[in-house]
Amino acid sequence: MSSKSEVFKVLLNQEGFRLTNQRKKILEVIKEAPDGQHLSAEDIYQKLSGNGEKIGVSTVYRALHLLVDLGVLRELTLAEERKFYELCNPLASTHHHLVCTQCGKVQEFEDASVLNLGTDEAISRGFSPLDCQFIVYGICSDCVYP
Amino acid sequence: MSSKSEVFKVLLNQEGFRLTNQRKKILEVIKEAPDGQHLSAEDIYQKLSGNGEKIGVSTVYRALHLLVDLGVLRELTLAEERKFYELCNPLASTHHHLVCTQCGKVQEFEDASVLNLGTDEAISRGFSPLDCQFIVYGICSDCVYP
DNA sequence: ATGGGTGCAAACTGTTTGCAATCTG
DNA sequence: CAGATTGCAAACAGTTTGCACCCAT
Repeated sequence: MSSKSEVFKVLLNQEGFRLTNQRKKILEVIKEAPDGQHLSAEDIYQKLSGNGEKIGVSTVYRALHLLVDLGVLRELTLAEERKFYELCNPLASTHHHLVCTQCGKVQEFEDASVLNLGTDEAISRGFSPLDCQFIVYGICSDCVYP
Repeated sequence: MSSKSEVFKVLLNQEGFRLTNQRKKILEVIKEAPDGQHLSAEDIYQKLSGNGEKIGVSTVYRALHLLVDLGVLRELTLAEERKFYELCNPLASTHHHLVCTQCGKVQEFEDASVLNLGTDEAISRGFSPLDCQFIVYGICSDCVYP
């Protein structure tokens, strides 16, 4: 067992949860995803079961929720009908998304000031800030001229 | 017929669409909504049919899509399962949303710099900017102490 | 009159849930 | 071994679609 999944195990056990094979696989798939690629529950399920793993959709959904609660994943609502998930990089969690409304392409960009702004706004209104999502919609260069 | 719905009629007709009673009613409901309140398709349907109007859900959905396409409405994805709609105020479209993840309460706040930032970012990457949504999630003061 | 628009019900998509069987700590 | 976790299938919620009828233009 790798040290990474050892860390994960401890994290789960602390809260009374268990490290199962399915949860390990799900996290692996997400970690293996190329940078800036966002996966949906369905994507993860397809990737795993297409790979011969025996897993059910409900397990994927349940695991994703758990991982979000534990602060391991961030749930993204990129205006589409489904939700996407990405690793919650504790350092670089300052990035935002630029989405093409035509082809669905997503680009990430960094900006700390937006984050600070949101956090301040939340605090000044008595909210305990949790997450900021800044999503810019537009039409990408490939789609402008149809 | 009021001058407002006259304007709406012309807008529709220009594109080959028609001003129907249902479309008029739907727009009325949205305009009547107190400032800062966001309506879902279901909300609008309930409000109208509860008011004795003969209308179907599908008509509401179709009208909302049309209004978004025409630039009359803005579609909001406030992290919930459904979408919300608000009037696309050409001037004050610079406001953003602070959402309580516990009770769902939504507060709006203004900030032009965020909008500029998103627009610039889009342009610098060859995107034609359409809309920016800055959503801050947190827990409101009423919910912090459960 | 003609083609866009409507209501209805059925279909669809993404997600959740109940439950018996299974596996982890 | 107890209790957490799983897979399955059935249930859900929100939204879309096909179609015959209806009504703005």
